[in-house]
Formats: sequence, C-alpha cells, structure tokens
Amino acid sequence: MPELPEVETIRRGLLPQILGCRIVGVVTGDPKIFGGETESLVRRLSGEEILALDRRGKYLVFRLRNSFLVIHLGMTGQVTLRDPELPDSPGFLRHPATLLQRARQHAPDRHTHLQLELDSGRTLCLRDPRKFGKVLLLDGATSALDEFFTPRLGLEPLGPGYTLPGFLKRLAGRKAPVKAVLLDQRVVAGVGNIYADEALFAAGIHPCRRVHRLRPKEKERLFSAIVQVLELGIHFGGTTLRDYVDSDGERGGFQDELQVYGRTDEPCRCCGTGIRKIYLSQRGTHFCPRCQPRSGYPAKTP
DNA sequence: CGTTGATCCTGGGCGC
DNA sequence: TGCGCCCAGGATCAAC
Repeated sequence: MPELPEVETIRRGLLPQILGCRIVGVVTGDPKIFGGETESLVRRLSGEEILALDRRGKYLVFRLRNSFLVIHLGMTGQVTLRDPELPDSPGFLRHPATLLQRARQHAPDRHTHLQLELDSGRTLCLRDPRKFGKVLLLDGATSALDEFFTPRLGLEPLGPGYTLPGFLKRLAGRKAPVKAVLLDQRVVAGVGNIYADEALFAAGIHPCRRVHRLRPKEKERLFSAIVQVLELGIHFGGTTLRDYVDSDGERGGFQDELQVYGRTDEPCRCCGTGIRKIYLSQRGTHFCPRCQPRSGYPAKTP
C-alpha cells in the first residue's frame, strides 16, 4: 500500500540514477495495467529521454521529452532498478523473525509488468502482484497533466499550496467521518489508510468524528498532523508491512514507529490503553480510545 | 451533490 | 499435509 511517503522514497532513490537516461527497450506484462493501450505505449516510450521525475500524491510522474509517463502503484506496486551485471536474489526473502520482506534485486517474474531498459545499462522494473496499479502515458503538454490530476487530487501536503485556509476549504461541506474524508484524494493527496490512522492519532481525533462537528482547533491540529506523519514516514524510508520496497529493493523503517496502525490490542505508546480496531468505510481503522475520545473531549482524570 | 457499497486481484494466514 | 475460505485495500463507478 504505497502512500505518499513510500512513493516519495522511491522517487528520491530513483531520481539520481535515471535522470537523463534514454529508454532503449520496453517489455510489458499484463495489459490490464496499461488500460488497454499497451501497444501505443510501447511505441511511444521507445527512444524517449527521462528529463525529470516528480510525484503527485501517490503518483510517480516521469517527464519525458515528448510525453509524461504516469505510474500508480496501487496496493502492491514495486519500482526497482535492476543491474543485469549483478546477481539477482532467488526470490523474495522473508525475514524469519519479523516476517518482513527483503527483495533486493530480483529477476523479472510473472508479476513484472513493465521493464524499461535504459541506456545506462540498467532496467527500471515495475512489479505488481495484485495488479491494482496503473501505467499511462499522457501528452507532453502540461495541460494534459492538469487535466488528469486536477479532478483527482486535492492539496499536495508537502507543497507550497498546503495552507490552512485551503485545507479548511476542502473540508467545507463534508459531513462524513473524518477518516473517510482523509482517504479522499481530492481533499489531501497522498494520504492512505496507514497515514490517515497515524495522523488522526497525532491530532487526537477519533476517526468516526464527523468533519463538520470538528472544532477549529481540531481541524488545525489535523492540518499539521498530516504533514508531521508524512514527513516522519519519509524520514524513516516508508512503511513496509508486506510488499513495499524502495528503488534499491530495501524495506522501509516506519513500521516500527507506527503508533496505532496494525497495533490492535497493544498498549498505546502514550497512555497504555489498548489500541482498538474497527471498520470504517470498509477500511480497517486503528485508534486509541483514550487519546482519541469519541466525544471530542478528553476523559476527566480523577 | 455527498456518501456508500461493490469491484478488481493475488498471496498469505488460518482453521479444519 | 492440504484444501478452501477469508482478508488486505486504492481508485472508480453505480446506486442510494
């Protein structure tokens, strides 16, 4: 479940290694990933040059000379660089104690859906076992980018456009539970299930609270908490629960820093109360019932 | 219009 | 041991 911190970690790892490289070969896997445009995509990618690599929310955007290559990693997408000169790992290795995966470099397999051979001699590989990911090629004009992203993405939380008035504007009129609104990419781009739970914990807000019932101070706390947890996630190289690896095939470190996500029944690191797990909008949702009171007011301490 | 529910997809975990 | 069942969930679309 690559969210903003995982995608940003991949972007930063990839950037210095692919900038200015030319695409000299393209190999594709399951056409589902390409939305039925596989052939034209292969044709248009061949010979292209990578001029920049950006991120919009959870999307990677490769700026090429004549087009934009847009990749969404879905649930299980992995983007890695493979050096044919180096030995491949025999497969995905599982750490016996932590059960976390260490991928390193691996040979393309049946889950590898896109390989871009670069003139540097290395290959950019996209692997996605669950195939929720998407690859598309947009016209080279920046208007094509806007046309695609404007209706889909709201505020970029790490960009200069992330302001409190802008945030409040996006929340205006919303009556749904705050967790559900956080998952809506048209509000704040890049927040997924893990960081939504973490941000709500950091802000001390119960995930079921309705947005229009939040006090101004609470919205302000949430505004800040979102950036705080996303930046911390990037600092630790993202969260690896199962599939996520960075561009070098290494797992992240933020899973050890999580306060609530995946910590069902474990003691809250702040107050010791057992973390609860509920289902909200079909999503597993974790919170501390004491630090994130349903009423919005902290329990009285006797 | 806002919100909810179903859908896609596979590997892993678990119970029997 | 092996089988079948269920779960994980991002984005999109249909329906309320």
